[in-house]
Amino acid sequence: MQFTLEHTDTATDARAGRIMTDHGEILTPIFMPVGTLGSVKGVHATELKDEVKAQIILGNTYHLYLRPGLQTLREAGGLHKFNSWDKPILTDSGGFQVFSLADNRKLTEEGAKFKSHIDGSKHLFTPENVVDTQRIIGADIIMALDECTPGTADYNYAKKSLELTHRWLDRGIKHFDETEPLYGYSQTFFPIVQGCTYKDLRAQSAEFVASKEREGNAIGGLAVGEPEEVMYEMIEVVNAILPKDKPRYLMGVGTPINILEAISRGVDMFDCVMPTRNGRNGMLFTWDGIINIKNKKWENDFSAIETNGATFVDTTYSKAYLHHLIKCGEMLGAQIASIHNLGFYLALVTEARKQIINGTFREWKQRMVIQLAQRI
RNA sequence: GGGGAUGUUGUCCAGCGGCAACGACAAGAGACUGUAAAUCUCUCCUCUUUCGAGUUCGGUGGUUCGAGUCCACCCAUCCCCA
Repeated sequence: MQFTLEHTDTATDARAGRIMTDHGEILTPIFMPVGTLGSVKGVHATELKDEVKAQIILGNTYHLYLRPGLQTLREAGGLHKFNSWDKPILTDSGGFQVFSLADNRKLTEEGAKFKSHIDGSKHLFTPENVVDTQRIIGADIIMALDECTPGTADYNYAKKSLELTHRWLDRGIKHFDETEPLYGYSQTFFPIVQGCTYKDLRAQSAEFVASKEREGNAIGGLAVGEPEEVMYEMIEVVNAILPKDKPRYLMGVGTPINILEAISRGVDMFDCVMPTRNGRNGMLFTWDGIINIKNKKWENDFSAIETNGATFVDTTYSKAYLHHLIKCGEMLGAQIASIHNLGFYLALVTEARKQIINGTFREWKQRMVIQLAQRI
């Protein structure tokens, strides 16, 4: 993997860059659709590529490890072949499941013990074996195993948690460097900054992560219960320390506004379930703000979903029709909403990149932040 | 003509003397941030922000401190036998 920083904004910390992988190029800032189980829910690979214009998608180690399992993934020749996505893939390590499945896991020095949410079977994830699993999945970007600390954790917990994450990081890196990719293309390993909402811990973690000199770095443990302003503050603390010539990935974030605010603070990569999950639940992100398409007011609005939308669904279907589909629980409704939202997210970061290169990002962002917050 | 069953708040339905009345669905609104989410939450007789108040269970009378629940008659619907 290789990152080229092409433009640095003068008015903000925003950057435009380009990541080269063996599965192709990624222009940053970038949003990466989430495909937990190897599928971006409701969206075909062709739609992702041709309509949404996704450049890289996510997979999840925990979920793919449980199903279909390593043997199938190995025999398939990796996830790219399995799900017919020939562009880059990034896999989360299972660190988020340490957070979201908190009731079904136990942390030890060795790793995270999970009780499968599917059949209750017990599994141990270690910093080493999640690297092996991600090698088997064939991810272009492999994430370190971390503890995604809740945003409400107290200082002592956050500190201990961070120290564990750091020890796990050293083990993960060592193991990554001692192993080889399985399918003939290169893989890279991103460490993750934690530290909850504590500036000194964040700074300490950023220093630690930066010292590992990996090809890219991630910021985790944000948008997990803390106020948005605190999240922005943490990003500032961390990005002041993380190297400028490496891409910075803010994990799991966020709303369109979160993304613009983070771009302006120097973040290059994002992923979030919002466009797909919220889309399935009737929330549409548009250039003019947020639409709850389930609301009665759309019942007889036959105008395009979004006249200047990014994908074919925007002008092929009307708001009234999408309202109808979602209200009726029709699968097509979820698909249309997901394609629309993902198309919007990708268009948003593409436009951000353009504005950065033009030197107009700051003003544009200020306008957008107001516009995107509107409820239509 | 004879016998039997049933009528409950949008719909289906529960309710067997203390009830503004269970549940499901529908409807309206909200939530959702490295996906245990095509999920979850709230509202859903009227008025009130809350407390609460006022009207309700096919109809009319009655028994009772108290009736959707018990009794009488009436009305309507369904089933069976003629």
